[in-house]
Formats: sequence, C-alpha cells, structure tokens
Amino acid sequence: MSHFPFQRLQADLAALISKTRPGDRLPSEPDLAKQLGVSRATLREAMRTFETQGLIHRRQGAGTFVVGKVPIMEAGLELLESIDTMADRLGLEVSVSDLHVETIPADKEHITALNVAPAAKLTRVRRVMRADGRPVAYLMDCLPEEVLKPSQLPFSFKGSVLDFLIDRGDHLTASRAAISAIDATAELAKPLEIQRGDVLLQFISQLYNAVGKVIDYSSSYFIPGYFHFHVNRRVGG
Amino acid sequence: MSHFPFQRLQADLAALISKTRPGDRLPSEPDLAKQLGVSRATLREAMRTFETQGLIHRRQGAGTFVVGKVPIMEAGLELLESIDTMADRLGLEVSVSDLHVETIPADKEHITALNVAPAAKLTRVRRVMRADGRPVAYLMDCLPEEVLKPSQLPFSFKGSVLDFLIDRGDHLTASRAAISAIDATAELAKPLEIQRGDVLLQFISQLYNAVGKVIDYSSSYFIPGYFHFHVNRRVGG
DNA sequence: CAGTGGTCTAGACCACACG
DNA sequence: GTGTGGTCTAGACCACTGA
Repeated sequence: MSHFPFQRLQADLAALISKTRPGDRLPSEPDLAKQLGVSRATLREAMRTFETQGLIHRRQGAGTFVVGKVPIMEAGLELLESIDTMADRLGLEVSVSDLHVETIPADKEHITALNVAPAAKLTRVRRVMRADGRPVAYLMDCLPEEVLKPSQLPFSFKGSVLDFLIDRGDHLTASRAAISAIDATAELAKPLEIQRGDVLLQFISQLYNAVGKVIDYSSSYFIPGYFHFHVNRRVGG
Repeated sequence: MSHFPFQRLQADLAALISKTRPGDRLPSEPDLAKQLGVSRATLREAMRTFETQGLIHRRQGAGTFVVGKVPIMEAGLELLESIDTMADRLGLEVSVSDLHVETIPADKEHITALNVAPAAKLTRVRRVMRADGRPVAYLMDCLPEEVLKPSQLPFSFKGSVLDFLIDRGDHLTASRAAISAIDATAELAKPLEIQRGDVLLQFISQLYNAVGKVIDYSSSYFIPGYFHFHVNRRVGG
C-alpha cells in the first residue's frame, strides 16, 4: 500500500546510504527531510532502523556518518571467554574506555545473585568495549569485596575481569547467563553513543568458582551487528 | 538533572501503572498527556519502554491496558525443544494463531542456509505463538519440499514443526542458532501486536539431521519478558 | 561561533475496535 | 459513530561538535 511515507523513506535512505562511501557524512537531518519530502521526526525514525543495523552512526553535534564494514566478533556460547580473548582469537583490535572501578553497597538484586549479606560491600567494574574506535559493548561486573578489591586491580588493567581472575589463579568452572533484548536506557545510550530506545542484546551472568560459589555477577550489553553469538543445541528426547 | 520531561514521565507513569489493577484500561493518550503535562509524542515514547517491559499492552482502537503477571517460559539453550514442549514441561497453555503454510521459491539466503539448488521449492510455515491469549513469539520455518510438503501437515497441525518432524521419525540431531536483537519491522509488529521499532530477541537456526544435512532454516522472534533463555557455559582454558 | 543531532510540542489525519 | 492508538507534520529549543 505504501500509504505511509515511512515505507518509501526506508528504500530511499537505503539507496542513499549504499551509494555513500563509508566514512562520509550524510546531509544534515533538516536538509535530508526536505529533500526526501518528510518531516524530521519521520526521517529520524527511519534513521534509527539503519543505525540498529549498524549501517550509519549518528554523533550529536557532528553529523551522521556511513559506517564501513565492521570486524564481527563471532563467538559460540558453549565456552565462556572474555571479549579480549575472543578478539585475540579473531585477530581483532579492541580497546576499553570509560573505565570505572568503584566500591558500592549491595542492593537487593546483588544480595540474591551473589548470595552475600545485606549491606555487604561490592566492587563494581564498568567499561565500554570498542572495536575500530566505535563502542560495541557495555560491561558491568559486580564482585564481593572479599573476591576483588579495587586496589587489587593492576594499574594497567585492560578491562577483562574474567581474564584477571583466571590469571590470578582463581578456579572458575562455569557461568550461567540469561539472554534477553532491551531498549537502551539513557545511562546505556550515552557511553555507547547510541540513542535511548535503540535495541541492545543483554546477557546477565553469574560466574561460579570450583566450590560453587558465585563470585561475579555481570550485566553485558551488546550493540547488534558487531557480534555473532551462536549456540549449538542437541535435540532432546 | 531531570531537565527533560521524559525522566519525570517515567516515574509518574510507573506510579500510575503500579496502582492500576491488571486488566484495567489506562486513560487515553490525549488525556494522559494533558494530565501529566507533556505532549502525546513524549508520552508515547515513555509508553514504549513500559510496553517493552511487558507492563502494559496497547491495542489500536481499544486502549492501553495494564498487563497482569505473565507465565514466564524458562528454557535452557543446551537442549533444543519446541515452544510447545517447553510449555508442557512448565504446565503452561500456549496456542497458535495466524498460521500460514505456503510453497515459496528459495532465495539467496535460503540457498546458502539450506544448501539447496537455486529455484528449489520450499515449504514455509509461519505462525504466532500465544500465552494467555497474548502474542509472545513469531516463528517462521523454511524446509525443502523434499523434506516437507504442505499437504503432509495434518489438518490439526498445532504449530510445532520440530515436534512434527520428530514424531514422524526423522532423525534430528542438533541445531545451530545465531542470537541477536532487532527492532520489530512492520511485518513483525502487526501479528505480534506491538509497535514497529519495539525490541525483539531473534534466533536464526539451522536444524540438522543424522547425516548432517540442514533440513530446517528457521527465524524466531521473541517478545522480551515472556521468555527466560539461559545458557550454561564452562570456562575455557 | 554556526551547524549538528537530541528532544519536545501542538496539532492533524488515519485505521481500527467497539457499541 | 465515536473514541482509541498509529503515524506524520512543522516548528521550537537544547547540548554538543568542530572550525
């Protein structure tokens, strides 16, 4: 039917994006809206779908840019490995930004997930993972203070709590992760340089040591398109 | 800082929703917007986040309703089982609607995924899974015609291709699924009774038989909140 | 500083649900 | 028909970027 401008817009935008060289800037939103004959609100709604697909990147104050091919991180979910390890395996460069290491009191969620006492102190590690300079994931780990104190992290901590624990000699055995999809909150959207309401893949994990104690409760948020997570399943009886 | 109405709005809406009995209707959008002192566009953006969390349900022409507790389907990803089987295991009632069984020509995507000849004929099965009468997932299976002809499906086919194949005696062994998160397209939003742009959890799977042939290529879309998928991973060296 | 994307407003028209 | 949510418009103000 195509009664709505939105349908045509997607096709027009797709054509424009595909004939723009990666890295180049698109016309400004007011210009594009006028050029394509729609309001800016409608244009922005269409833009969001292309941003979700990782085809464009919008930066406040700077412009909208066509995104080049991005190294994709391919990972099976049978084995737990850090993003750093994953990147090494694939020969990709990743970096960390917005690293915060803090001591916080446990809230209700932490108390049940980590099985700690109320008012227990936790170490929280938050950071943004980047590939090709672009944010691709936001990671947040919470650990009891007995397991990890902020001061124990080396000066050159590069972002992977999992790798740090393994290198230290902790006997980690398994993890359990819940998988879902969420709208980005304002708090997540800002460091990831996306918009509030954009879609994110969410993993909430508990990490177990050899005696079955939960030593790490983490929330991970991945921008779709940069990661290919897959899982092999056997057929049950 | 809360300079934006949006932040206050979320709190106000949360309060309103929590003190409304499940099943009851909220005031209309124009009324609510005036009452809360924001424009309808802003109100709707906030509404979307609550819809994503499964707290409210909006029906065009009818109104916005507060959603009661929903039976949650909890499933591990180590074992492949149908949603029907999953629901049975948990003692939940699920139903199927919008069932379409068609014969379509293979496109490029199918040719590589199913390893069939160009222009091969495929059987496509699409349907909406419902729990408590509400849509919770959209499932689409594509199989080569040699594996499944539309006419082979029983008159009382209840929606699970996987269960049908197993019951028929096919020797299925494993599946490989890619996991991602996407914005709902208009085509997905309509049958799932959500809005275009709402977030969905996406599984794209290939199902293998005993000789390693791909006999089913499926795309599944889950509304977050109704399903708890989790995966247990061992820590790798 | 000028120009960008991010957010919000007020109003309009539409398709749909329900009585 | 009446009222609902779904979509779109035109315009405004803001925070941020970069020269």
